[in-house]
Amino acid sequence: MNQDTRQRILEKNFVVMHKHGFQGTRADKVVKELGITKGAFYHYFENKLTLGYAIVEEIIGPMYQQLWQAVAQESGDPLLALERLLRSIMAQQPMEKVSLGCPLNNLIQEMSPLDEGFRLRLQRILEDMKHSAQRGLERGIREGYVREEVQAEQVAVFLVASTEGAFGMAKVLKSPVFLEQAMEELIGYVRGLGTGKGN
Amino acid sequence: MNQDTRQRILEKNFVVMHKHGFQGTRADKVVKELGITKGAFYHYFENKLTLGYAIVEEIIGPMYQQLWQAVAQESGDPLLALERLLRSIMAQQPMEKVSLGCPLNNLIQEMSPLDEGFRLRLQRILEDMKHSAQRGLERGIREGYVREEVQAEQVAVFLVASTEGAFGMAKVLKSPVFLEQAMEELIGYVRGLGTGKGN
Amino acid sequence: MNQDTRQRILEKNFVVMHKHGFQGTRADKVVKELGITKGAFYHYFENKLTLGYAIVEEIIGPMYQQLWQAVAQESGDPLLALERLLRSIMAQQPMEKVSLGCPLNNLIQEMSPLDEGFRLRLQRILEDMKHSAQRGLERGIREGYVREEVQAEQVAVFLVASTEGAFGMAKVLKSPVFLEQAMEELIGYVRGLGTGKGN
Amino acid sequence: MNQDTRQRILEKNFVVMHKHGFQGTRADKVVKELGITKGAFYHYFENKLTLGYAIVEEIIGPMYQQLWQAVAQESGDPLLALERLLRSIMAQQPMEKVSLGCPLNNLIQEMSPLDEGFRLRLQRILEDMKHSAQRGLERGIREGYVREEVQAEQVAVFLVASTEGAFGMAKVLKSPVFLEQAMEELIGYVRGLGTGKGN
DNA sequence: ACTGTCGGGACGACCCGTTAGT
DNA sequence: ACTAACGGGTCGTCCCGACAGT
Repeated sequence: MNQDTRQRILEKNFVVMHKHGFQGTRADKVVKELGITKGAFYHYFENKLTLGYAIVEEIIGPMYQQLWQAVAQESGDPLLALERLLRSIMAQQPMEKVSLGCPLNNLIQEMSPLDEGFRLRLQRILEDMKHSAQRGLERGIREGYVREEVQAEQVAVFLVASTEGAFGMAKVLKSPVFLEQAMEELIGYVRGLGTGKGN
Repeated sequence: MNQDTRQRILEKNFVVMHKHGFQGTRADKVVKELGITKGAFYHYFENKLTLGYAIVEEIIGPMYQQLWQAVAQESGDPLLALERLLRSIMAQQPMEKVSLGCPLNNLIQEMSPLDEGFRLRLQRILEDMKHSAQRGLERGIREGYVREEVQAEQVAVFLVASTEGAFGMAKVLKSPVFLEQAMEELIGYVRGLGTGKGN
Repeated sequence: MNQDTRQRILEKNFVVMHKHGFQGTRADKVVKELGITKGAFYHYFENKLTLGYAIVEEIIGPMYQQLWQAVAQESGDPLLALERLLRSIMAQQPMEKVSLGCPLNNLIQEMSPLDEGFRLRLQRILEDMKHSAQRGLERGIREGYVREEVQAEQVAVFLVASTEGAFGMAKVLKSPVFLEQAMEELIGYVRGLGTGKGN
Repeated sequence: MNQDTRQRILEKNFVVMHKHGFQGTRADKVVKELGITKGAFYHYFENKLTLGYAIVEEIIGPMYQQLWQAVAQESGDPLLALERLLRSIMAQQPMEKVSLGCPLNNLIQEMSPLDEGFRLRLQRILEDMKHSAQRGLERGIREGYVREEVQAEQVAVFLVASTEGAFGMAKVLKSPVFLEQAMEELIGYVRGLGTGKGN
């Protein structure tokens, strides 16, 4: 197994899938652009579906899990960590990335009704994100950073949903302004969850 | 123009597109299932793209514009109207519809980076929705239903984004629970915008 | 019978066929460009083939018969008439016409192996042309303009063939130079047939 | 590259194209008759156009270049070589080939106004033919076989054009008689170019 | 007699994920 | 890890007919 070739296949397909979706990705073309042959491709991946699963597990999953883990950090105000997360999402986006949308969201919309294998893998990622947020909030409540009446799970769900929603909307407007407005309002909402101790 | 045949093509394709996306919709198959021929299809639509545009303009657009217009109603508490809207979205969903996601959101994620014609048409719908929400909120502020410091446009953006986001997330979980949690939290947020006059 | 509509269909199709050939002519498109409907078209012509036959008989045939008839004129030197004919063919050609070739030749090459109806009609035209040349030459011999050993029929065949050949070649070169060279040589050959009486 | 399969595709398509023209050739049908599949076809040729170019370059071109090269031979009377060429063209034709016409001429009439790629490739072949004739004639003049006042280039053009023209006419008459008459007259003309040394 | 609307359906080129054999 | 081949789609084309209105 030449891990390098495999990795190149994975990454190139991820980029193309980000724009064209899974079904819109033409394995043939990507193979040609990579300068390899179909034989090589099918040496590393059973079929197109397997490749799709690998992209979700090896590229997209780690990407998001790492981001949201910061919220479940061991100490300090989790709401501040959350705000940092939201701001980093908001800030780092050049226009062209915004217009392609969030890779995770894209795949969810496209593939979850069509293929259980995709749906299950994408679901796990989302639940990990939710879980990170939830654990952070729960600790925040215990340590007095977050108001007691906050329902950690429900809020976690809402946070993830709203973030993805903001992304999706920004995509169609091809402008970060929409994204920033939605995120700013979300940050305001997050602050409203706090007791004030964190400041 | 036999509007009936045209309408049947439109509606059937809308249903299929809802599940398979625009690219995933096989015009041939749909034509067969309708019991018509390609001759008939291409009599009414230049090509697949034109059909797609027509679905956005004639089916999806009106659907959402009508829903959100209720928020821009002439009198009464707009926050209550908003809550009614959110609850109706939340309530009416049988499981299978949830797992297909919101048709508008689906198309945005799939097509806006690929085709300007789609993007522009989808953008208009979203902006109409935002506009309805914004007008409702502005009247709410004038009439004392909504707190003065609320930034109507930013909140409108946030509402639309969060709603779509909740939908998208529910889709991957194939369960309305997630949707309900996110919506419940959103409703809580909406209530927080009020002065209390509406109750 | 509105002869005007029929004539417009005929002429427009002739122009398109000149460039795209009979098979390459898309009846649908021409109909659209004429601003009429298929109903009108099929009122005047049974089908595409019938239209093709009509174009040959009513447009192409008369065009060439008229040209070559001059050679079979009643009096004077037929070789001079021939030279005038060749020069007129050579002179009147703007570049774009040259590159489309001779409508008669085009149809012969395309359709005669494929359809007997076409072949027979095109054959008649060619034989008329040959006949005109032959009659002119025969009279020329009788009246002392043309050398006695000239085989009128054989020369007539050769004249028609060479003219069409020169056209065909000029077409691929997209330049009248080739056409002029071949025609000039042909004119030289024609002069060589004379006794000198005509000058 | 399995040259055998590729070659079979090339040759079969050449035969079909000879009768039906390029546009009239149905790639699918030919593929079926060859007992291969569409996949195989598109493995060897990007698309139909590329196949057409390959047929011109690899089959038609060599065919004619070889024939006319004999005229540009190193020694002896070029007019005799020419006569041999014309007689061989005339003689070898069974009726069915005559009625299909000359493959080169057919393609010129059909494709040169429609596609530059075709036109350029066909032009090169014609110019090669002309060049061979011209070189032969020029040597003939130098060595005293051909009369000095003969304009080699103009005559070369005329020869090629007349040959192709004779072919085209024979095609529509579906009889070699026409071809033979025209060729016989052309041979007479060629003899008239000589000084008499060659005999 | 003439024209427009609606529709039929076979066919066209080309694509694409996949496999067999080496 | 690569070449050759597979074969069922995929969107779109194209010639043509049925029939109603004027």
